[in-house]
Amino acid sequence: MTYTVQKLAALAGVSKRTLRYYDQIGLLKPAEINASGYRIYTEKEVDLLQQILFYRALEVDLNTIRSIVHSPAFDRKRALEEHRKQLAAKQQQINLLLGNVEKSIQMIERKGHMSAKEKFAGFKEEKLAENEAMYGEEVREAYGEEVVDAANQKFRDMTAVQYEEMQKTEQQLFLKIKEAMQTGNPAGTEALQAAELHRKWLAFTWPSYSKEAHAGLAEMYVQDERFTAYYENYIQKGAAQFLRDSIQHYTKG
Amino acid sequence: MTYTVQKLAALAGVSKRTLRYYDQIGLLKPAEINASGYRIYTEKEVDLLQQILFYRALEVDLNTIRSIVHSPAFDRKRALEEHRKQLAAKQQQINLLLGNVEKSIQMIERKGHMSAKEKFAGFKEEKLAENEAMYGEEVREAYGEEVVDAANQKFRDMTAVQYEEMQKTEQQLFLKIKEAMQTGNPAGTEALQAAELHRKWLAFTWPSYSKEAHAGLAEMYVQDERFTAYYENYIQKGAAQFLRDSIQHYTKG
DNA sequence: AATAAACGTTGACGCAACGTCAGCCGCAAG
DNA sequence: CTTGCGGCTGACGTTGCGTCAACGTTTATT
Repeated sequence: MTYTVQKLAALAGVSKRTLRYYDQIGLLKPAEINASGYRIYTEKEVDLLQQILFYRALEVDLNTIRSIVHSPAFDRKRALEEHRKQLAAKQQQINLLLGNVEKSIQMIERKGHMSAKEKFAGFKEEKLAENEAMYGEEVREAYGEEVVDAANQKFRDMTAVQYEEMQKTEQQLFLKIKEAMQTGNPAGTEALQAAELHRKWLAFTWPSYSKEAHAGLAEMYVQDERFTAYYENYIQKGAAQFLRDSIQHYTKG
Repeated sequence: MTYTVQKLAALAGVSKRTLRYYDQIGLLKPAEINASGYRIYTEKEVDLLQQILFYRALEVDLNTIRSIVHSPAFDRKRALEEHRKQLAAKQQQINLLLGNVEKSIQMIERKGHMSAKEKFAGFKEEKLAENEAMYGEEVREAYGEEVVDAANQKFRDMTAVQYEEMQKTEQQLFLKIKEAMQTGNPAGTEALQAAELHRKWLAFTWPSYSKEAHAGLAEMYVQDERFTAYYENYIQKGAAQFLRDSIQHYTKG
């Protein structure tokens, strides 16, 4: 059984253009080019195309697909078993996205008839959803599921008053860091007060405190430029660095 | 507090180019362009960028994001519902692909043959419309938002391995039912194996097993046309009926 | 045998969502 | 005064195709 572009395209549910492109980049070459220059495909190419499409469905880029399916070590059955695993994972991932989309929709629906209390709860949920969608995987990887869930729960349980307290504490922290930076000494009284304020601020969302975790977070402030930028913006250049040093002295003292 | 491109980029974890692009396409315009032509952003734009990035994390395209963040709540809701639909469609498609994978593996193991058409099941769009009944908006209306969300939550809480196992079991169940239907005997070995697989599949979501509940669910498969449609869609006509009969023999034997 | 429809072919340009140059301007520090 | 940093605007590159246009082949119909 042989196929022309049209036939194969219809069979596999891809466009003719796609087949031409795959030929062009050497991903799927026809078995033969006939006298009139037509591309002729056979069963072998059909099987290969199937594999290619599986990888494509998993969002593997064509370059990588090429090196996989043309590798001499390529084993169809093993590949299929891997597909099963990856597809299941993908489905779960989409399910997660769906959950967040769903939450957003519900927020919109409910906002109209919410009391102030409910609106605050909604506000918190929004913040959590934002966080989860953007940093969820990263943070869960670093701190573990339970810690993150506990922290989120603590955030949920906050009252509006507590939330304001937290905001105020952060402002105080910023001012204190600025003050401390004027002394230039990350081990001085001012600096240690800043570290203390930072600890207090943390306590609003962290379920428990440990010096190690505190120092670890401080380290991240200089490692991750998003945090660095955050502090430098609200305070001044070198703020993240200074805070890190202060916290190190604080946790070691 | 104001931000230049660099600052905002670092803060939000995106590139300067991205901000420039978002300005260009009118997705996120700076609050002001100062005398030297610099882009100046304020807190308002920071918030907006957060929102944009949230939707981007949900794989919404920038054009849609623009209409979401710059529109009233009503349009926002519609856009999100549309996105939800797309994600749901993607999920169904992956379901079909999982069926394809399972069948391909079985065919290799049993040295059977698949038609060229079967090899591309799930890659073509054809069948998706019929699945509306099980995954589309309709089912949300029929069972209510809460029930559907709760069901999805259950899958979300499963580990990737559990989920993969469940998918695998379901696909094997489909294949076994098809096989059993060829014998025509809902009390035969094949049919009982199918019922057994169905029990195994159930175990992933049911906390405990009882013959009565199993038989009850089987009965529902023929009573509720949505379930009937689901099985007939993935297997063939009469599948729900046949499975019901098989389970009845299984639970009574 | 002529002709039209339905195929096939090769360029070539367009698209999203940026990355990555090049070339230029403004401004604070050494 | 020049060095370095940050800002700016083009403009071209990338991936995986969609969508013409212009032209050759095969097949069906007149």
